[in-house]
Amino acid sequence: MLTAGSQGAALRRLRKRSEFLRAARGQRVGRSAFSLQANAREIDEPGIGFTVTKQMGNSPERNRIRRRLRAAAKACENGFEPRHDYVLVGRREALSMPFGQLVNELATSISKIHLKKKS
RNA sequence: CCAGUUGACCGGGUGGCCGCUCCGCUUCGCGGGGAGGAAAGUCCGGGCUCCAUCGAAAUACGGUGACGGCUAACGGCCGCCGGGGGCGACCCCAGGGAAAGUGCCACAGAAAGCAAACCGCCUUCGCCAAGUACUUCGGUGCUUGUUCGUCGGUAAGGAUGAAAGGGUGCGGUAAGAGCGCACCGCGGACCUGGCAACAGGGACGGCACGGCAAACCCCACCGGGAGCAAGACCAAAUAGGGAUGACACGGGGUUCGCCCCAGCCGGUUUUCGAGGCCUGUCAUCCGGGUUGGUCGCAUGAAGUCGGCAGCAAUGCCGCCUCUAGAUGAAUGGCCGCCGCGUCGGGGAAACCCGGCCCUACAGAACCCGGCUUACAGGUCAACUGGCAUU
Repeated sequence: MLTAGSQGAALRRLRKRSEFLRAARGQRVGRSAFSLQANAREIDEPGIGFTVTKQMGNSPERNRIRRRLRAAAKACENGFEPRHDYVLVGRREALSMPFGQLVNELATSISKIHLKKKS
C-alpha cells in the first residue's frame, strides 16, 4: 500500500472522519489561501489531509484547490514533523495564487505552528 | 460576396521533471489504462436489488393524448396530417371529447346563452299645430307634420366587448328581417383518393350547433412501493434482550444412571376466571445497534468499420475491439515549444516585433435510453433570399 522503505518523511494520507476531528482540536494557522491545523499523534509517519468545503466553489474548482494544495504539501514534504497529523483547509485564494508563493506560505506556516505549540 | 435556416462535429497539440489511482508481470521495479458533451439538473423511461402481493382485476391517485411507425420502454425519436408564423429555406403548437352532465364568461354593455330589446326606425291611437272643404260660425271631416305619450312590429343602423345568434351585394318591405336571390362561409347524405389522421368534390339544408376541458368532468391507454446509503457476506469489540438445556435449594424412592411429589403468602401477565412465569452460574442458538473490510462494480438493449432493407427513426448480418472504477473520493502540479484568438506598433502587401489570454460550461460515484439547461472560440455540409459576373 505505502511506498514505504525510502525515508521517514513519507506522507500518510488521512482518510477517517475521526482523524480529521482529532487534528481540528490542535493548533491552527490561517493564511489567505489555506488554513493549517496540526495535532500530535502516536504514529511515526506524519499524516496529511485536505478539506475543501462547498462554499469555496463548484466541483472543478474544489478539485483544483485540493490538487494544488496537495502538490504544495509534496513540495515541502520534509518540513512536516513526525508523530503529527496535519489538515489543510482550502480557500479560494489557492486557485489564483502563484505556486511558488503557495509553497513558501505553507513552509512558513509549518514552522510557525510548531513554534506556537511550544510556547 | 452579403444576410439567413437546418444538421453534424471539435472543444488545444506535443515534450521534460515530480506525483496519484487501478490492472498485469519475471514485485526494492517495469509495462499498460485513467472524466464529459453535457459527467450537470435529477425531469421521464428501463435493467438490477429488497419489501408487499404471490393471480389479475377494481377503487382511489398520478401521468399521457391527432394519425401511422420505431424502440426493452418512454412524456423519446422518425414520417405524415391539421392549425399558426415567415418572401423563402424553415420554425412553433398541452393537437381526444363542449348535442353526457355541472360550472364560468371579469370590466363594459340593453343583453354573455332560453335569446332578449337601451337608443333608433316604422305602424295604430291620443294630444297639439298647419293647410284645405263644408258650415247653423259653435264646430265637423280630410290631408300633412315637429315634440310628447301609447298598443304593437323590427333587429338594417348606433353603442360595449376577446366574443352579440352568418358576411357582402341586389331585390323586397310601413320599417325591417335568409323573407327571396347571387357569391362566400357553415352543416352535410353520398362519391373519389389515402392503412389512417385527413384531403378533394358534393345532392340537399336555409343558418340551427358561441367560447373555456392549463374549470370539474367523460373517454382511451399506462403505472405496486422504495432505492446501490438497494442488497449480500466477513471480522472485531461493546452493552446485554429472548429461547433451550444442565447444575445448585425441601421431602421420598433408587439398580446411584436417575425418577416421583410439594412449592404457602406475595408480585407480574391492563381488569375477573383459568393457565403460565419468578433465583444464580455455565453452554448453545436467535435477535439488535456501532466500526472496519469484501462483493454488488463494469461484457453491455456496448462500441468502430463495412454490407443489406427502409423516405427516415431503426432493424438484421459480418469482422474487429475491451474502452475509468475512486470511496475525506485518483485521473494531477510546475515548466518549455507549437498552434488559436485578441490588443498595440511597423509595413504597399506578404508578414514581422511585443504584450495579454493560453481559455467557455463544467468533474464519473450501480449501469443504460432520452429530455432539459449551461457553453469562450472554431470547423464542415446541405439549403434559402439578394447582389455581381458568365
